[in-house]
Amino acid sequence: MKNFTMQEIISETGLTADTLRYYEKEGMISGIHRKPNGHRVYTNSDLEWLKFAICLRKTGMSVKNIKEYRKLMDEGDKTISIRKEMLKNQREKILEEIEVLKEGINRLDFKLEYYQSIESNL
Amino acid sequence: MKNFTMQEIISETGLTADTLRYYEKEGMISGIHRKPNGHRVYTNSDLEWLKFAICLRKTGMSVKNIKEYRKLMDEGDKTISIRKEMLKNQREKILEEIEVLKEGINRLDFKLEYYQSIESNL
DNA sequence: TATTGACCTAGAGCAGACTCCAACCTTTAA
DNA sequence: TTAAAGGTTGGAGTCTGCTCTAGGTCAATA
Repeated sequence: MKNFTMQEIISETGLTADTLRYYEKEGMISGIHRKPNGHRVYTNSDLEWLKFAICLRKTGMSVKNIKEYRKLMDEGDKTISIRKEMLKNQREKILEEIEVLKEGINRLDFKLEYYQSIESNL
Repeated sequence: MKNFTMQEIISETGLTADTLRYYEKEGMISGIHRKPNGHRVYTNSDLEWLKFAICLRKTGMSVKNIKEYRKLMDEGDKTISIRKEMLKNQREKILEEIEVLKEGINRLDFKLEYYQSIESNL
């Protein structure tokens, strides 16, 4: 199992060192090992989790919620059904958000057509 | 042309009075008339603009940007091409955001299937 | 040996978008 | 005439999610 340095995680994820440490401080990431000199050592599964967490952030889940989900993961299989609920919930929210965005596109298209018609008449 | 009170605008838009005043203070809404007692009076076109502005907010445009767009509107037809650019730009951003969300859905579905397979084996 | 580079910590600061507060003013209804 | 309803203002406070600063450690290189 490969280990990763801060730099490697930064280039793998696109996060900054500050954000990475912030996420850890907030409990969104946990159980990161250290070298004797105190530097963080990320494992493969840390990276996998991070990527998933980033995906959740991008879909609008709050840091607090992701931390909650992570905590449940750490509690083992008995929390699977709760976690499933959380993800289903998030899935619904994303679908709703997509609808809002599509509605936005429609409105913009309408406006853009209107502008088009004005410009053709100048 | 019908006029609207604060209450009516609140129920038409779903915004709070505070948010409405905040938007005005920030310049996202402008030219709102007043009754002799100082109360705001919103016109039909104020309401129309508000609804459009809210739509822009929902698709992620910042208050600052919407204010900028509004300012251009107030400057008349000569700014139409800039406004068109702004809207096209926003349209692109929304499409990108939709892609991110769809990608998120896919990941969630994958995770959910995994949980499903675990639960079937208990 | 001195400096550079990659980290570390605690804690302060910041931007954005509200949200709340205190004090005040009218108009209407009891 | 007093109270309630429906506003007004300026400014402070809150929450989220970073982002930055200052000062320090350690290992490797010039």
